[in-house]
Amino acid sequence: MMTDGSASAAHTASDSSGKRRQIRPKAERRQQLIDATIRCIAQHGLSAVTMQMVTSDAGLSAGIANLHFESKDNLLKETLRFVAEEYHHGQIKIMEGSDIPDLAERLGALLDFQLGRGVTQRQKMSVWFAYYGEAGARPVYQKIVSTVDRLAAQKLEALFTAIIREGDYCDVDARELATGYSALIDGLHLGLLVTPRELSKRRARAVARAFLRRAFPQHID
Amino acid sequence: MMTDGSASAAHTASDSSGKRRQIRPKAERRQQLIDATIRCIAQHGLSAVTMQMVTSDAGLSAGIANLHFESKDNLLKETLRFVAEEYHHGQIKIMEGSDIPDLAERLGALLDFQLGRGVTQRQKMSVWFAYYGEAGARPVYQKIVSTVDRLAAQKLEALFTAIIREGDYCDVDARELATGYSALIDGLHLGLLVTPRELSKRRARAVARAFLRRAFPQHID
DNA sequence: TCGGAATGAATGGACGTTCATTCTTTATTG
DNA sequence: CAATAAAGAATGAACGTCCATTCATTCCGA
Repeated sequence: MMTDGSASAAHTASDSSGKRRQIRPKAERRQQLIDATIRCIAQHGLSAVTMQMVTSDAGLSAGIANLHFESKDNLLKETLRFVAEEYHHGQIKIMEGSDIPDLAERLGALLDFQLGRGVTQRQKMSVWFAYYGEAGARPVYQKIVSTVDRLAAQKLEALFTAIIREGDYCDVDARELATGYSALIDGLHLGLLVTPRELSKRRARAVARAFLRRAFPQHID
Repeated sequence: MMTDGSASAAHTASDSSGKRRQIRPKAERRQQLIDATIRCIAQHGLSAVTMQMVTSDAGLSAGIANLHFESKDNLLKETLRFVAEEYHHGQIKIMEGSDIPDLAERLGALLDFQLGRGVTQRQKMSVWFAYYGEAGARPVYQKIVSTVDRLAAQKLEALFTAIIREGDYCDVDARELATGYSALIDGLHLGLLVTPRELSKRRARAVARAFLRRAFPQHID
């Protein structure tokens, strides 16, 4: 599965070279179209995305999205699934983190993953919230998101539990704290997306760090 | 400005009585259409809303939305403005709160406002996040939201500053804490909307309360 | 009776989807 | 090894549907 990186050359391929038709594996085309969909949602908003927009951004012909995904609805659904899984797999990998033995460090790595990254991340955030907006009316979206969310919440709770034990913190409920931290991160993402002028990425990180410091003073800073 | 309450009888008016044409003041019709738009967004999602849907939900004829709002775009913009202003005015009124002198009580009232209310609130939340989803691609939406947001953020910071002084809390930055609290509330709203199974309103309140307790232990509980 | 609010059928344009056709790749054959 | 055939990936014009918008007409209230 193509991770991310420089992304497809697709949307820049239209200019370069002529128009020689290329045949590629099914999986690759699907990913190419999903990537294009992400870009289109970020740039134009979910409600303005058209099939033409997506296929031409991918540098392909009009009918191809219906060939690889049966319908527009399905393309959008699969795009959400991809973004949701990518984000949550990244989180979970860090939290299970056999590669980072120190708990405090692991917590820091999680925070950096959640609020770090370059411009790319902004595209993903747009997609993320575009779907959240529709989730109230679309059970399918709710299901996709809540499925991955639940697993991440469990892992986070486990991590917090371990930290609480290690630090002998009392009067702290891991479950309650995990819910709070997740909500805080979501809220910060929202702020970064909607009011980037008022909330810089640096400040968002500071706010999240302060939250953790208040809960686990020995582990942060 | 009609606050909320039982809302218009509009969407139930279609069945009751015949089809006698009614002439009403312009402001009333506008509000009636905005209310219908809110219901439609909550029920079908922003991207599925049509003019037909809105006008028939309002119990009116097809062309009327274009008569009172020049275009669909404008209707949606005005609907966002209404919801944003309603929410933020409610908050600000509490925070300025000459009617609640005790600071701790005022904080509690704010929390209850933000996470309280009945089913109605769910509709508003749907609308809220539907627009957030599009905000990344629509500067107009960003502007509307960030304008009201900024004022609320200032008032919250002022309230926190007063509490910090009253409680002699040190090592606490009012600005940082206000950003965190706002983000937390947004994140909890999101959780209530997308994963209502995992996050009850009661638990959301407990999480927010715990956040405040960690910051202002003398003032909460 | 008059102003203008409300109506709803008509219009034009945009969009998702289809499918006959074109082209590339792979397998087969002489 | 070259020529050819079969398979199916990709194309893009065409089709039908749906939707925002318009405006001639109707009807209410003063």
